[in-house]
Amino acid sequence: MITILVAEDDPALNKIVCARLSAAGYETVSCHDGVEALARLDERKFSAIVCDIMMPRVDGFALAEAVRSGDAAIPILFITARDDLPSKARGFRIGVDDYLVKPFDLEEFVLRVGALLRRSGAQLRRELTVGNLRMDREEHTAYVDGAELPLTVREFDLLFLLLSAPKRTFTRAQLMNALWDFDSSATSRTVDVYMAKLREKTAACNGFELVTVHGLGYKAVLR
Amino acid sequence: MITILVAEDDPALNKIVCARLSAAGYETVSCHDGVEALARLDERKFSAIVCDIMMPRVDGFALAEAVRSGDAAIPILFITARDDLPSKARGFRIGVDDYLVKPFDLEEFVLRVGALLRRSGAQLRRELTVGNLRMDREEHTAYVDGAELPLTVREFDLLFLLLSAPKRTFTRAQLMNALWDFDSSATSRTVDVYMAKLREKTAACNGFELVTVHGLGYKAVLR
DNA sequence: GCTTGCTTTTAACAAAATTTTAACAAAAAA
DNA sequence: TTTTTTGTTAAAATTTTGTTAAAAGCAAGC
Repeated sequence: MITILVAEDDPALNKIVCARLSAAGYETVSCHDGVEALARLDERKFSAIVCDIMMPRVDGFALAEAVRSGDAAIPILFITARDDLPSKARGFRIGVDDYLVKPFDLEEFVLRVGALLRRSGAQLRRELTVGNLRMDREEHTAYVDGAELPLTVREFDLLFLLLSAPKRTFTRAQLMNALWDFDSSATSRTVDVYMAKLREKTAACNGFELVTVHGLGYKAVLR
Repeated sequence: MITILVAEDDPALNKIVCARLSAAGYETVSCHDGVEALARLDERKFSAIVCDIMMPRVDGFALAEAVRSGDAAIPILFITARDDLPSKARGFRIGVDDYLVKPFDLEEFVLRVGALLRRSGAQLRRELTVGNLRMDREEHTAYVDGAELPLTVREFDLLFLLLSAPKRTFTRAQLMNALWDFDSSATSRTVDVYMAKLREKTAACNGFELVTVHGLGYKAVLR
């Protein structure tokens, strides 16, 4: 699940931006000033930050600086008013990854966010190897010790997601959110059935284990 | 936006306090007695409460007690006259987070409010380290000296809550309020059982101790 | 359209794990 | 000492998960 922190003090723009990002399949967390943004960043991990430069309390620059002093990797996209362009240089020096000048085209915005995510690798990788298991998302096939392991689409996606963030616990809701259609009415118990299948099929894998976190969900742990 | 409820019956002091907090970038809501304060608290959420002990109608203690029986998390800073100091012990027992004796320095006051807010924000931290114990809310796992400490969901949440506000005493009611379902009918003795389990499981931890506050509840103290 | 062969989902029951209760012992307060 | 509160334990109750098989969907080919 890709989550983007949106820090923008204009309520209308904030809403529009979040709505468009949601429509593009990202989870969004919205906040309205820099202090709030820092608090959210402390709570959880984000795949990217979209933030306005001119915000109350802690402005975009200070936010970017604070972020960069901690986690250097997370991509930041600045939104700025046209007459604030001189600050562009400053932004890039701090380590801002991209700029967008208000007013901007929403489609261009989504494309830029996508590009940022792709660059940062937050997007799911194309290929993944864990122990004697290799998964290729392009081909949508998995190999154990070189031999193809037949997996259905659901099974493949589920396993890939779990293995792309080992040790991290996914709730059933998160998994379904990520892999099932938005309006899918499937019970979350469906996930359990897939876990059973995956455990059976990956019995010969030596690099990981699919672990139940009772009361929460599942995770893959390396060994 | 951070909003602070100021309950102080002296109009002059009330005004000064609110003005200084506004200057520091906080939004303030001012009221002049405990009943009014309770009404405001019912209307919306506040990030913190600053209140005088001696107020008409409902005094600071009663206010704090009312607040704590509901939301355990919101930080409270008491303002008190010097000759009212004996009540200090009582205040801390209820769960007041900080004290300031009149007359006080406005700058010290702002600093203390800031510290309170930081501390309370820390309750939602993603990660927490105390001595050789590390807790990761994302992974929902705890580690002692690097090795995973198996905890159930309840145990984890309980320990995390206690450790996120060390030294602060939580009543059983507060703990259940924070961690159990709204309509859970479980006895508050349930908490005791969990404390026993946690003490057993965290025996190898060196950074804190789970202490019983006889007649009130439990707290975690650092050492 | 109808089969066929596959995948996905549901439902049901069994198994496992957690949560809660209850009872009594120990400790603290009155 | 008496009363109240807390510690501890084990069993009961509840919740969650594993597993299986059957039902429902779906797409390719007849």
